[in-house]
Amino acid sequence: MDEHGTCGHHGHAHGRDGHGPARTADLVARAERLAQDLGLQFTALRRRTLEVVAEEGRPLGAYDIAERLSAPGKRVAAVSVYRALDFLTEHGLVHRIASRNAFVPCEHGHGAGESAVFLICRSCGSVDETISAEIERSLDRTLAQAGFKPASRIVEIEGECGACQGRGECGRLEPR
Amino acid sequence: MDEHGTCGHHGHAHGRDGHGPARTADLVARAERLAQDLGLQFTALRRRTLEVVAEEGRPLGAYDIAERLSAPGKRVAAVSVYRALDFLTEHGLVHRIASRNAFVPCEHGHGAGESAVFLICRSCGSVDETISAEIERSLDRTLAQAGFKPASRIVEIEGECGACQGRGECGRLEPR
DNA sequence: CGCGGATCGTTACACTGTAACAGGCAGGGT
DNA sequence: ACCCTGCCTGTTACAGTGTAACGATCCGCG
Repeated sequence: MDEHGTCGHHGHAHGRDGHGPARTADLVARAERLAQDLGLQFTALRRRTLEVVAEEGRPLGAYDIAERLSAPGKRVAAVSVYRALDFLTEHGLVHRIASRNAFVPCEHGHGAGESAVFLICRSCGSVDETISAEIERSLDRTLAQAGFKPASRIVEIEGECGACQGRGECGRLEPR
Repeated sequence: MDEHGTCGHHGHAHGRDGHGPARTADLVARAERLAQDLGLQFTALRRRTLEVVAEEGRPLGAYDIAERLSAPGKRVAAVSVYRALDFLTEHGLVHRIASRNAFVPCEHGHGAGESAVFLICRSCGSVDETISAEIERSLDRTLAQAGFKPASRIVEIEGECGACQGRGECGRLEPR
């Protein structure tokens, strides 16, 4: 299908220079430390799932991941991927993009309390993860005022990323 | 305000504690004015769909709506409901809760630019919609700083609503 | 060795959403 | 009156997303 839009010149915040191997290695290292510390199992399937998600520059569906993990003789079922993704999201290594039913690598080593803001570009399909203390604060204030005790937060903004603005339509994925 | 407060019983469809007939009538009236003004058709299916969503005190899936709209001799297919929901969401009469694949009535007559914050209670399943200028502002600031041009915003907070806190577990819906 | 716990493979199934085509109904122009 | 057009709805079929349940395997532990 669509080879993720060659957004050409990456002016925006895709990480230092594309989500590639560098970030992947970082994430895997983080996962290994985490598993070590907490006595969890960072199995081959979980590692490979994390790698696949980390090396893609856009959100991947569970079935896409399953496909990428499958080899001619060795099919990986989606349900296995879901289980691996459960593990990875529980420990903050990947995030689920609710508005897309898809998953992206975590680009921050954020602390448990912090919550991310996802900027999803409609043109090139990239997702950027940012953290803003200011947004946290105003959210906290609003929640406290409403007497609501938050457990998890989802903030997803769809629009056009900096790189795609004013350049016709960049990589052009069909909007979903 | 609206105490979904009598969660004491079984966390389902309380009639009038904020989500009941009163809101329904308001919403329908708003829809009729809107259709009048813009030359749109507020058909029976669309009205009934809106009513069903408005009278439920929690997010409803499209198939649930279809079921409620169906009568022994007259089945309403989910696809028709989806089309009605498209209309209703496009014009701000209902909102989609992305994290639940479900729909709630719009509790504000918000202006087009404003975006809502949804507070979703894990215990009783109720959804409260609030608007905070402060959150808007901090979001806008963060987006501007990232050079990102927003088109739509999703802010959904899961947690425990005020009414459910400290009362054991309120109405207790099985978590989804 | 036997037991318990966690992981993973496999199947089956439920839920969510869309594409495509056909019929009905209203309004507009001739 | 007619046809034409656009919109809405019904229907079928299907794609995509997610979970339940059962069994097999592996591993650490008493």
